[in-house]
Amino acid sequence: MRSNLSAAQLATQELREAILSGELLPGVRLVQEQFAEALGLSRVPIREALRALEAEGLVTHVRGAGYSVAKVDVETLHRIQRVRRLLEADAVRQSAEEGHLGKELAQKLAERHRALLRLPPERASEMASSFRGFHFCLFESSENPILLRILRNLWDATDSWRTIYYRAVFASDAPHRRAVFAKQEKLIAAISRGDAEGTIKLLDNVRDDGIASVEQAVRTLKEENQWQARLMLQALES
Amino acid sequence: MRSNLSAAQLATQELREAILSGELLPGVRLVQEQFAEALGLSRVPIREALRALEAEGLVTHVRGAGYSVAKVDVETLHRIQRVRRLLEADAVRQSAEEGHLGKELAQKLAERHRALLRLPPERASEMASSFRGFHFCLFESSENPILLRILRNLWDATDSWRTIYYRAVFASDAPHRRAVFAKQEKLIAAISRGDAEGTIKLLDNVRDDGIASVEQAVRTLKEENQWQARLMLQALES
DNA sequence: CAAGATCATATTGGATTCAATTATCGCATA
DNA sequence: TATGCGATAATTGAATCCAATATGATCTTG
Repeated sequence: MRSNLSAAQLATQELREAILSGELLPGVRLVQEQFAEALGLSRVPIREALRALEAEGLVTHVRGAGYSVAKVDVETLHRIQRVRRLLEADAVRQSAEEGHLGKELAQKLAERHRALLRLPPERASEMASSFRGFHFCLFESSENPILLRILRNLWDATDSWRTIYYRAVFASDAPHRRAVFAKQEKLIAAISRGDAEGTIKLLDNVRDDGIASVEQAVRTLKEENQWQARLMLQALES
Repeated sequence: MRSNLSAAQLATQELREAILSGELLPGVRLVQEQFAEALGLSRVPIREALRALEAEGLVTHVRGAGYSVAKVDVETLHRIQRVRRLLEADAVRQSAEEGHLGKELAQKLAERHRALLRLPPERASEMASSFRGFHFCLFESSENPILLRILRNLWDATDSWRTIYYRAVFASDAPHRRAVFAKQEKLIAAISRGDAEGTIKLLDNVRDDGIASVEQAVRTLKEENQWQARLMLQALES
């Protein structure tokens, strides 16, 4: 009956998931007792989980005042993009070195791509995690755990933004959606013919689009001034 | 009177320091009660610290069996070097972009370099941390916290190796020492004249030397078959 | 009516406690 | 002598408990 996960590990998973999915937005205070009760645990494993997430940079902690979801300002967002550009390019190159950049990988990606197409656009959080899965399928083919750990960390740090972008832009803008999908198909084609440098160029392109879209999403939300806008702003200013 | 650090933070610091300095070698089991007693704390903050270090990759954990210092095999070492090559180069480029690559920085580094020269070679652990300080003085001038966090993490993961190298090679091999110092002086010169690409080349060179030296240190220890050798081997095989 | 002090409550950080699991040591056996 | 088994002790994981601190509501006062 005892699950094979420790209580602390379970708490870590659940908390991470809640943050990445945008359920817990940046700045939100994390009351230990709440999660303890929700998961049927004591506060001790919850605190261990929070410490782990703090070390990952997903959560911030102040003495006495407790934990809250880490905020990511625009400058940090750009810095993360810059590091991603370097490391994701290298992931592709390593994948090529290992001989994994080719038809087989392209097929796996195409499958994921089709799953993405089938997904109704309004399911933003699933869309975000599916899109992420697509990219990591590629990165994993580098077979470099060090690289992967860092990339996961970087993606984690901005996942709530990504979810918000899916909610605000992707779900409502059909032409935009088509453009994104078209680029993904080009990406798959480049991978299929084993063209590492072409793949990298396209990846950079998709990434730049991504950050532009996020910024556009922020502007849109600011104008609309809805509940999301207020929360986003709260997340933005320091 | 209460220190302004939480017990858990203190425990994290102390544990990290002990691991980085090579006091706790890879593979060593970390008994919670020991550290609790040594630091005058209960086991709870110790476990929080261990979770944090686990998230950083400095420590591994198995259900029921507890924590031990993470082992780093040679393959991982090479992967870390590869990522470092990319990120440290970018740190230099960003530093140049910010206009920090010049005489002023070179002077700060020269100061640290002189401190290194003054340090008696047999104090391996101080030597290692001083050498590290030298490099991070350069990296910090990039003013990119994201990059710095990753680099610190990568250096942390291999710091115990570095300390062992200082013990086994650096302390006893005077010509080697002179060669290393000479390269550092060339590095400072390149920084002084604001030559980013030259700095990067030299950095790569120093880094490649470093890993070669570590591997040589391992071979030396293997031959000598001393207590250190046994512990190193224990650390090496997965 | 707004700004600030005051007190009650909620929440945190950490110690203690306890059940469950794992490691260790001695012993028997091949 | 090496190998497997079993009892005991050590250690872990987690719940409970307690003191210190922060938060937030209320009341005062300019």
